[in-house]
Amino acid sequence: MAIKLYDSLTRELRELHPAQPAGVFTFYNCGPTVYAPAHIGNFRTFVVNDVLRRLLELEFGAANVKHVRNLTDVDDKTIKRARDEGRSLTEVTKRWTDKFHADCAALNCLPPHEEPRAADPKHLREQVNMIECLLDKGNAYRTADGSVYFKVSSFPGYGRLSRVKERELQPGAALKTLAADADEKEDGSDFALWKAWKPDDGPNKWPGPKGAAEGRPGWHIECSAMSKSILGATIDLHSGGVDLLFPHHENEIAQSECCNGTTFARHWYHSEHLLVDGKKMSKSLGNLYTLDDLATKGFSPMAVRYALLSGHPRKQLNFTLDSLHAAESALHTLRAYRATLPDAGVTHDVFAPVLAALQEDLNTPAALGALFTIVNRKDGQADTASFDRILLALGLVLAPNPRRISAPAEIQAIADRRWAAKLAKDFATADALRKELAAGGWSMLDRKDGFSLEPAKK
RNA sequence: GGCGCGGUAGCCAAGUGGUAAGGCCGAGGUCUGCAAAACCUCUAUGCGUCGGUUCAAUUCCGACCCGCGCCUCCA
Repeated sequence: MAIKLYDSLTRELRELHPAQPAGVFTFYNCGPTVYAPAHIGNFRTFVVNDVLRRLLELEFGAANVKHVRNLTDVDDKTIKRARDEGRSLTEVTKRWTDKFHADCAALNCLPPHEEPRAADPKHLREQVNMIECLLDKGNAYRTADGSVYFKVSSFPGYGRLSRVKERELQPGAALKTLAADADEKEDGSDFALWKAWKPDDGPNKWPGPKGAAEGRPGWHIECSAMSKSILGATIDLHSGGVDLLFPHHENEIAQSECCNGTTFARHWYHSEHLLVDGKKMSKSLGNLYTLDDLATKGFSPMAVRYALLSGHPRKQLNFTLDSLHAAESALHTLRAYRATLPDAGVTHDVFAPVLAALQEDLNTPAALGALFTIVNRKDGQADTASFDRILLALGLVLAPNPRRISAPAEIQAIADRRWAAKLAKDFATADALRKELAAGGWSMLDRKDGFSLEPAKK
């Protein structure tokens, strides 16, 4: 069964296939800028793309999917961060790259097959080459300060993805743009391919394209150059968050297609934003969460993953702390269900409807709904092997008991005394000690042969 | 102002031209000395508002109201 996925360019559901029948399916996903910890909105995109990656591997075979996700490690924000902290650019980007990798691992996102960095010397050369290609073909021009801009009017296809020609700039936005760039650009919609060095950039500069000054690449060129280098001039699928649709992806198309003379991406996919308490996350609203923020509140990364999958990827998803509680409970239900399953023996796959929901435009909430429908049926048709297969497709890991932590000695002592009282059938004492434990923030779970302690639920 | 998305039970959230998946929470029950867990049952005559098309609309069309996002370097 084929995967159907919405294509942002044609605005319809289209089946995913590699360009060459039985060839490798090439998948490029725009990655993070590594200057700070990624927030859960960023991770919504990466988790959604991770499910897509897993689905592609099921469809075409793991060996026939090549997944690339870049790291933006040179831009205004990374350079500013390095300057503010008095560190080198690589120190800063290395630190946040490591953090990003740790967070991805916690969320059980598969690492991409390649993860190119914009500031990698090899890739910097490729970016410079592409800029020179665009200069040669007349799609770009140099300015007096040694920067290079893409000439939007030279590419008739510009705006096809975002339909930008139908847009009208808001007066305020237009004025702001003019103030910032009027001195250099020929046209307000032209964008930077190469930015000449400025004192604020500190030591961060590289040899530019011919005829241009030392400096650094513009943001968009990295994806065009690196995807070409690793995946070829035409890629099968390109994805990212909706906010990248314009101008980032529009600009990538312009650069790549003008230089390469061929289709850049055969299929475009954009996941919608995560909202927190009904609003876009922002520092000023105080609703921006990182994985660590949520861990501090006692939520597991797997609950975050589940919550991020609980809404359709192409719809804004309202993320709340309540939705995380719901996710923890849902995962617990799945964990308990798994314990009831036989190890193997079932030949047909009862969980096929879950996969079918994913194949129909990556409908993760419908998939989770289908999963629970089957779980609730308890018809004896499932086994752990089939259940684990579907969990693997969703990337869900049911940790044995993620919340259990060992109790302090004094709590243990009280618990021991209560257990003894219970065995002696001194229930008055036992109940009093249970209250004492509760007052200390712990609850005691009795079993036939002993007990365990858990932090009391809030 | 332009472009786009959405408004479904207390919360989150699928979905369909023929009468509403699922999760969470909540309620009742079984079982446990109690508690927890587990299991069972229940929880929208209704899908923003008003019109229209239709035998039939939450689902199609129109208008309106409300919310959200983007509009040059934010996933």
